[in-house]
Formats: sequence, structure tokens, C-alpha cells
Amino acid sequence: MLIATWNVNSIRTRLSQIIDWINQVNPDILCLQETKVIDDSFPIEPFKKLGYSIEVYGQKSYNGVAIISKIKAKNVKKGFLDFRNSDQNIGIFLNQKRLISADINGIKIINVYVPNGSSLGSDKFEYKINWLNCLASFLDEQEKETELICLMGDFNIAPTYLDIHDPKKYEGGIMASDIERSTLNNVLKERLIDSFRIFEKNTGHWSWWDYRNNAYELNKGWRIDHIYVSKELSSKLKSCVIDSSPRENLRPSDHVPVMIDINLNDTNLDFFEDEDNFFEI
DNA sequence: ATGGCAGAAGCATTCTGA
Repeated sequence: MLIATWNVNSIRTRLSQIIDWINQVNPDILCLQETKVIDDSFPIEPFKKLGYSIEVYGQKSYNGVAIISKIKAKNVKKGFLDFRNSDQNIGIFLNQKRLISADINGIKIINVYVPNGSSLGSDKFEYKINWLNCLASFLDEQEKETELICLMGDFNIAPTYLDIHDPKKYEGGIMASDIERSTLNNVLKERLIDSFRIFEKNTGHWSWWDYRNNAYELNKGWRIDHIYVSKELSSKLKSCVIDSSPRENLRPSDHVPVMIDINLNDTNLDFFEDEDNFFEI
């Protein structure tokens, strides 16, 4: 079973590229971020024709998330609206469409577009930290429903220096600060693990290249798109790969897809019991 | 400190992203 995440930076601009990629890869579940469209204008027909059902949570111009799935999603939740047992003030998060979750094939799929945060100390940075803390509370609730959890999306955080092409230049700055990493760790706690790092321990693997300064041609990238899985789900993981090929397209998204392959019949807890698979700051 | 590029809104230029 293939589960993928992709920040497409506008569903309407990228539609044909996404359809092409689906035809090549045939994912079972595809989580999209930065769709940048209201729900009524989301182009659902091309996905329906390929046999997918679609759940969308979008807005005009900015943000927006969607779940494309061969198996119809159940228990769909949009934003932080559906959980009540938190002391966080979710009011300020209601107008930015950054989270959609659903139960698919017994797995709780949580698709997020984490705020960028602009720069350390800015209002947007505070928003990013508060949003992540709210996500932690959301997960506290969701993990009561199932042990099979898959949290994925654009996190706008490089988990370690290995995930930045030039750590000397960028460590400590936006997407690479201690406070962002520790806040992300508070979301993951001991319950979620970075799928990609189970299979790849080295640097040099990126999911995002800035449009500016010829970053892709110079391979100056970051790994900021992640798929985190719970212990129960990690025991069924077969692979996690970043498919950088769509970055070669004409007018590409600045992000590329990340995907995992799981076998729901397998159980192997070795990944989770290896402490090296948890990052530390 | 600023700009570099891209998308959306909407029609010149601004806002936002990362």
C-alpha cells in the first residue's frame, strides 16, 4: 500500500503533473498541501476518473489541503475544529486551512501544512509554534482512536543538520531552529517516527528546493516534507522514498512527493526499538 | 539588508511563501 505526500503549490496550476505522477506511481493515498483553492473549485473530476475519492479543505489563494484515496475516507476531520479537550485557543487557527485527517483502511491519515514562520521572533513564527502545539494536542486525542497513525505533510522544519544542504549557513535560522525542532519533537513525542530516517542515515536527500537562485540546478535543497508513523504502523513499513523527478517538470512545484510503502499484514517492531531512529537536537 | 522566483488576485501591483 503506497501512501504519499506532496506540496503541489496550487492544485490548478499543477493538475496535469499530478495526474501524470499518479499514472506512473499509482499511489493508494495521496495527501496534498498548498492547493490554494476553495472547495467548490477543486478539480475533483480528473481524480474521480482514475478511481479516487477526494476530501478537500481549502481556501482562496493560500494554504489548502486534500486527501486523494482509492478507498473512501471515513471519519474525516477538517482543521482543529473537531476536538474539544484542549486548553489551546484554536480560534486563531480557524481561517487557515492547514489540516485534514481521515481513517482509511484502518489507518488514521493526518495531512498537515505547517506554517512557514517567516523568521525567528516574528508574529508568524509565534503562530507556527502555537499551531504545532495545537497539533500535539490534536494527536493526543487522535491516538485514543487507533494505534495505526500516519502524520505527513509539509512541516517547514528540517529535523537535523543532515536535512539542509548548507547547515553552517542555515542552522539556527527559520526551519532549523532549536525551538522549532523541540516543538516538533513535542508533537512526535515517543509515539511517531520519521519514516525516511529508518531507511536512509545520510545527508543529501531533499524534498524542497527554492525557486530562487538556481537552487535546484545547484542541488541546494532541504528535507522538510515528512511522513511520521506510529510504532504499530512502523512495523509494517517496507520503504520510504523521495521522488525528485517531478522537480524536472516544466513549471514544477518547489516541493516533490515523499512516499511510504506498507504491508498491513507484516509486523516487525525492530525499527521502533532502534534508538537511532529518533532524532535529537 | 535585499533580492532572487512563483502563484493568486485581478489588471498594476501587492501579498505570501520558505
